[in-house]
Amino acid sequence: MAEERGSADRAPLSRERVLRAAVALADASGGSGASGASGADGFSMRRLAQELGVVPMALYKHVANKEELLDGMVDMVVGEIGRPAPGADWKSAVRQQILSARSVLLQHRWAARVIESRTGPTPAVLAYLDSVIGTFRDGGLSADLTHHVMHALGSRLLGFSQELFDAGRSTPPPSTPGGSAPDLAGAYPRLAEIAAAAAHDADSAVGGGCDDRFEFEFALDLLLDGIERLHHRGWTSASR
Amino acid sequence: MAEERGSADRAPLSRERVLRAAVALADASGGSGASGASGADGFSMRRLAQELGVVPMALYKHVANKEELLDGMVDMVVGEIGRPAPGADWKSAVRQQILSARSVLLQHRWAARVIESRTGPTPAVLAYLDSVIGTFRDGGLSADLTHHVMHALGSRLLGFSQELFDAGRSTPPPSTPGGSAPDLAGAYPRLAEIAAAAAHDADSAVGGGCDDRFEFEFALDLLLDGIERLHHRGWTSASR
DNA sequence: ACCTGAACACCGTTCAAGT
DNA sequence: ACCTGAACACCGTTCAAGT
Repeated sequence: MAEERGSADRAPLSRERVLRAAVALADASGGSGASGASGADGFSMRRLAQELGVVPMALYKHVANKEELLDGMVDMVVGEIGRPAPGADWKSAVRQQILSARSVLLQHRWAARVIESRTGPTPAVLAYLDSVIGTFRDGGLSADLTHHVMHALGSRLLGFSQELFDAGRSTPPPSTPGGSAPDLAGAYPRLAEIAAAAAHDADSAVGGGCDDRFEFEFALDLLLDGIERLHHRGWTSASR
Repeated sequence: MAEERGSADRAPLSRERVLRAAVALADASGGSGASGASGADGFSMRRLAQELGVVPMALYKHVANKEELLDGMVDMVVGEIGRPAPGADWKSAVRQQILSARSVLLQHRWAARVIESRTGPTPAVLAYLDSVIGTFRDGGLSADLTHHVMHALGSRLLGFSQELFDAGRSTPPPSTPGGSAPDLAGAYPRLAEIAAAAAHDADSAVGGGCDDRFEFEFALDLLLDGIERLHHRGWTSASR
């Protein structure tokens, strides 16, 4: 919400200004931010130019093409992720840094999808990964273990992430033309049971669903605890 | 590569045929499959119609719009994921099912991104999740623990998944206009060290990089072991 | 009644024409 | 030399006109 609709500012349209406006526009456009599957996205070169009170072509003075614009937006967002305090032990330092990344990516909900759509990592992403790796290494983990651990932190184990749940809470699932109305409890009894259990102990969560922050920390700590144990046992990939 | 360019087949264009051709086209179009950020994607309504030897509008007889087409494609792909053998213990049954999901999504590399772009889960996705949940529940895990465990399996802990690494192997990272040439080892020393360690013990991997299958199983087992331990200890979310 | 070509409102990007 | 409007090759989708 920084400089939302300041259409005709007098400033001479630097690359900085273009990127900052692009991030603001993507934040404002509720959707996926940059050509996700939905057409009602709202983010485009032409739209961005309009927001800046400028002819579309003018953007190409500061950015080679849309790909480079997206790279710049990613770098700007990922650059917001904080570095860990130097004093802490590796476990809480990693924890702190990953939670910082989470909160930044929650503020720019288009960002995770755009990052994954890039053909290669941008400098800020490399710096972030380098920083997390450094925290593990400084904590005494071997390069070998650190390597596998980084993959573990970056894996989508189910094959995709579970944001569908959150979306599914508001939007009912589409029904196949043959199938009848959704009676979810009947079709997916196990899933319904879980959903009910989640809604039951929803004291902590303000909204209807479950406490996403708790779920995230649960997963993170599960992995960090496992990593700590492997580290103490002197795990090596030779033991595979 | 099923019915790649059979342009003018005589069959009368059922919904089945449209979806099957759509999946084949997305598989063939190397990119992200459905309007990822790159414009060189190759997948579009018009392109699909052309592949079927049909005017674009004809598709709308069998599919309401592109969103519904994508939902159908997701359902078709996710439907390929195998169910676990009923005899096994919960740990290896989950392992088997998740590895099956991984191999299916590797065959249709556009699918994970498209699934995450949907506004809500499709029936096949719900069935898959229901099945995994059922495996945990049949293994004796509480609904409470199962719920959190499902979130853990669906989390992107780093904030995004690490496919950037794989892409980065082929494509060099973009350089900011101010910065000089990439000397990666100097800019990101920790990352370079890890990459070197990965390349060093690359006996098992056929290509240059690291064994992605091993990395995946490492992460999966790390989580499954942690889950098993929590289960044996009778973990409850009340203990948070 | 059915099908479809032209059309609409977009998109990223190019390029020649205007100053 | 610089800037930009028109244009190009797309896109998803609508709709009226043709059979």
